[in-house]
Amino acid sequence: MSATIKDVALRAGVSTTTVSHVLNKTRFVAKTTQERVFQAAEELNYAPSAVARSLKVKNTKSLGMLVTTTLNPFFAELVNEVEKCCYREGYNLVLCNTDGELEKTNSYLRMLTQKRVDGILVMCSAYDDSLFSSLIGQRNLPMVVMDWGPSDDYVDRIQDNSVKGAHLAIQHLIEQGHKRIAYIGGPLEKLPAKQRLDGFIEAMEQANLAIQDDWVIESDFEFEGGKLGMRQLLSCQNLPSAVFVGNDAMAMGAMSEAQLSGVKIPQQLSIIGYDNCMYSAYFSPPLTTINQPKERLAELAISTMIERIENPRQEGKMIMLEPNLVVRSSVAAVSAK
Amino acid sequence: MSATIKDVALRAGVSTTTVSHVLNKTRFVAKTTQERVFQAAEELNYAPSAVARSLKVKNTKSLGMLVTTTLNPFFAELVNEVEKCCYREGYNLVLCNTDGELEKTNSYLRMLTQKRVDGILVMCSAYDDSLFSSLIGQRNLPMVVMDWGPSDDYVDRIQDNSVKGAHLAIQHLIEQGHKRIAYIGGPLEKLPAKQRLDGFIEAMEQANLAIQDDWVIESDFEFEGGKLGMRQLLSCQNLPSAVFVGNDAMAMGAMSEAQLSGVKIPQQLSIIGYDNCMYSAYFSPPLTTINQPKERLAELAISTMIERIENPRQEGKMIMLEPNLVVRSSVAAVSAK
DNA sequence: TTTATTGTCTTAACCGTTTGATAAATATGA
DNA sequence: TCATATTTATCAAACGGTTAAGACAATAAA
Repeated sequence: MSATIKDVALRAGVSTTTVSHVLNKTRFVAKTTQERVFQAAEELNYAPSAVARSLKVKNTKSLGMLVTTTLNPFFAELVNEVEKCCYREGYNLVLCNTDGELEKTNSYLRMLTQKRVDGILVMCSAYDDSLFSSLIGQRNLPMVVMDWGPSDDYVDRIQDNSVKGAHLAIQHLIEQGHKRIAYIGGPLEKLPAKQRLDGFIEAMEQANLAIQDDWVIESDFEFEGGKLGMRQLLSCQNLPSAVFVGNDAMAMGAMSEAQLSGVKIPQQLSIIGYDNCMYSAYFSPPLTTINQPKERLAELAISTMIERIENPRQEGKMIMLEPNLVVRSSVAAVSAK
Repeated sequence: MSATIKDVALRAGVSTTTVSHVLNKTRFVAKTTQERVFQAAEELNYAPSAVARSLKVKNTKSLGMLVTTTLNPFFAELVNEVEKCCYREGYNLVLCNTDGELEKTNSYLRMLTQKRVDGILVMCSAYDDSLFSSLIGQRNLPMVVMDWGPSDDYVDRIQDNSVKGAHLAIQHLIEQGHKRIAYIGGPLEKLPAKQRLDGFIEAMEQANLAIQDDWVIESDFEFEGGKLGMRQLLSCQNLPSAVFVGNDAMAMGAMSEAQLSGVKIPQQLSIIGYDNCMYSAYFSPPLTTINQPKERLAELAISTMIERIENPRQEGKMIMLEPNLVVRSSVAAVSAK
């Protein structure tokens, strides 16, 4: 089929060793010999086999990324950043959507270990015991988990400070005069959802604001879930003046539902989201939201990963990223009252 | 490091051949021997090296996917579908965002050939000569291009019938009584943008409707581009009653801009998009748009790819997918006049 | 009893690289 | 001139699997 290093060596009239060395610049080779090798390689359209190479050097320059679903715009944006970093560092990214299914996760985990990827980035949000044990079974393999994770000795974690983010959101609402605040969040078995709820509760308590039971709704972090959550909220006897929605996807669904029901945003109802996905700037009205530093998150994930690949036995560390508020137009100041 | 087939063989007291055969179920092996092998493998936590295997069997069960950017929700959704199909067929997907940069594209192309992926899915939209020649240089490698492409003898193409889609959009607007129709499209060096514009023009001419010069705007398929396009449109002396926007991302930007400027959608201005991205159902108002059958597209891409991998010398074929209209609430019937 | 057949497993070559050990040729110094 | 360095390139053994060909018993057939 395609040319091998032997073919190149033969044509250049040198040994494969020499070819290897000139192509990798790994040892001095006389200028003229080099040229012969380059020319032979060129003529044969030679592309060295990374698989043979990997077998020998014991690394593949590929990383696996395990993510719940890239259908979620936040994940999509993050994956995008991660891919960028991988490219910059000379790695390939193999994308694995788990769809939250344990079987798919395990299957991918097996594939990735067999393919001998150099490391795995995990972004599955859930803190599910079975997932956990599946991962731990692969403890030999460098791993950084990006939004979740039981701290194991040899895995790094890097995550957004979601309780802080929730505080930021609530604080902003309060500063705008809101007191009657609702919450539509993600499924509680996902860490960020849990943290945002905790932050919400904490912040409300610190401000001495009551939390009305039917104003805190657990949903699923998806568009449709936001819609449903809002529907449920609108069916309450008395309505809040503002709602903190656990991510931008749900915020979009929620806004859509509210507007379809004729409630004006932000005049009648203020909404604040979480994630700061690209498109949230283009909602009508543009969404005020909490920004997760996605680029930074990706950069840290990759640099941490590379560090761990180079030094697998170092103790697992945990990095916390600070979110920040980005105000646009979906929350109004409550004037009267 | 990790156990090899030899370790397993040793521990089970058999040859590596036997181990290989029982693990791959590729030849009969006595029941008791099988058990010994399984147990040994289990005890050693053995994971066969796919890289060693690939070297021998000459395939990697991985596909590369070259895509402009997964930041665009349409691509993101498509990649998602593709990933699903890959998984189902036992392939890994390595994700390569080209960001429209030739250098990155070439670099990835090189990486992918070296990694010996079994095939490459190309979704770069542009019909750029240099890209073209880069790809052709790799003609040995199975390739299916998903939205673009100079037909080469040995590459398959599968694409959405975008001119048909544009017809559908314009027809719908006309049926709703619109006559003053504008168009905001993608960059003309991308095939879908070109086709949609062609379809727009064709459909308008067939209906004997005039196309006003400053009502056809070339933008960039991005959120912000849609916003800018709408801004430009709104600055015209006389406004259209409807606008056909070349994709949903731009439609979102356009709607946002229009609404920010106080024009009511669809009462004052109807909008129809293209792609039917998930989130377009959650716009305010929900977006009427042209649906590209993404799932079908992905399925066809993968099945075509597998066919080509199995039979690389067959003639390249071209498959056209039919879009369809999905009506929601962003276009209103023009009543009076 | 001898030969053929069947069932079960092993030997060894090969896939395409990298790399430590070593050799050949030439230059340098005494 | 000879011993030693230096420069340049080669040999051959891995790496971890797969698989064609063959080996060895045990059993069946002649």
